[in-house]
Amino acid sequence: MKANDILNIHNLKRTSCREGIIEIVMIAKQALSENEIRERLAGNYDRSTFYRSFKTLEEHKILHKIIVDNQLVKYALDNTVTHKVEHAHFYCNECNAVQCMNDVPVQKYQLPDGYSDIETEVLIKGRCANCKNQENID
Amino acid sequence: MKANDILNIHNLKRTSCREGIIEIVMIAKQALSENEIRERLAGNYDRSTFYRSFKTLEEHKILHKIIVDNQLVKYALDNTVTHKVEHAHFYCNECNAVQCMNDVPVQKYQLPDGYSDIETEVLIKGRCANCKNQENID
DNA sequence: CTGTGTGCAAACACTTTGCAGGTGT
DNA sequence: ACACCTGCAAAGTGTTTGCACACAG
Repeated sequence: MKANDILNIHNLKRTSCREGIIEIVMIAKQALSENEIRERLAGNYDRSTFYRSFKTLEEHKILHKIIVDNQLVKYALDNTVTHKVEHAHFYCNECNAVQCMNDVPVQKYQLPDGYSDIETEVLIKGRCANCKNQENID
Repeated sequence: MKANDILNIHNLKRTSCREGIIEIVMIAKQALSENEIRERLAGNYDRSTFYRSFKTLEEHKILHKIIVDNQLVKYALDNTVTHKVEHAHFYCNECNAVQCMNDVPVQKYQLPDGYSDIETEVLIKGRCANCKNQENID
């Protein structure tokens, strides 16, 4: 599935900015921040354009946002595109990488009477495999 | 345990601002935002003072921060004060309340090889018991 | 052609910081 | 007495918005 196809499916105009964002995020092995995406994108788009694009792509469930500690915001492809279930996110305290743990499904939590859950966000903080390897090399 | 005792234990100066914040948060049944705390506090403290106080109280694990969607920031008493285990947080989409689900412990997630977890944050979004009752009344 | 996306500049909200003066111990 | 806390003002950062123009369908 190409970026253009995704836009078509959602009846979104195929602009180079949207196309670029989706391509970058599809290639990436990690979730990326606005800055990281902008750096990797050839065209010099305005930041407001980026924010508007993210918003649109998020509303159409093409991307999802992962937020760490109220400051770090990263984006990744959404479940509806990757066909994966609701999954946990991982944040590495050492390299600041954010990853979707597609193999770590979010567990069902038993809530007190009267509470209903619609969505559950799980963010696991720790050290990623890559940083562990780095340590061994040193 | 009084606010003053908590400050003493942590060797923090007993200023009226810190004392007030702790008292408000102890009474509250929900997590409160900076604004909510400031409204309920008699003294008119500067916002920067608030932020510095929150930071101090957080560093001493007296309070903890709960963040929803990168915009809504609320504070609650920390585990070390309440002696509760790591718990899930609940956000009500209807009334925007944030609560510590002290009876909903965070589950252990099995991570891929090489990953180690230090801390896990769970935020469940849905409708709280209070809002469900409101609906029945109408 | 028409509606929507974009760039620019300005506004906004939250948070942090430097400094001078006040307060707790 | 001294360290640390506070208030004030300013700066920093991420994000949003109004407007005129450009572009996709």
